[in-house]
Amino acid sequence: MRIGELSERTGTSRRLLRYYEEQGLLVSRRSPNGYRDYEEGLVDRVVQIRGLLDAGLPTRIIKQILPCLNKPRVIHFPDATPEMIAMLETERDRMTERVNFLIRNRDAISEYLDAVRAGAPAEAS
DNA sequence: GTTCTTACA
DNA sequence: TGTAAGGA
Repeated sequence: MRIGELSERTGTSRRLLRYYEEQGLLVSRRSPNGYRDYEEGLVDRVVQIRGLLDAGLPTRIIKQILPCLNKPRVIHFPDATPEMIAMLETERDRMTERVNFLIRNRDAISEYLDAVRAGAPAEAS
């Protein structure tokens, strides 16, 4: 598929898809006309990349861990270097912090909402 | 009309 | 990241 379709199916702008490729996160072949040609499987890969990016991981880190996260999971533990393990641990901890941060804010909003509803049961119509 | 690269905001 | 330019 061409970049337009991948863009629509992943909700990612063409600009970003080209950028991810530039950063080595994506691969693509070229059609005779020079257009990028993507594999079907790239849809999931792009979604995962977005997920990791949204989790706060920098593209340079994603580039390193994507290979060991994508490939057949279970049979892929031999390529774990000490550096990789350490890096993954710190990233995981950052994610944990972020999760807790989100939970705190979500709860704060919930409390506010509850208070508002209790104080003004019939506001808008 | 779609995509490509480069470059600036 | 978006958008513009200049081509194919």
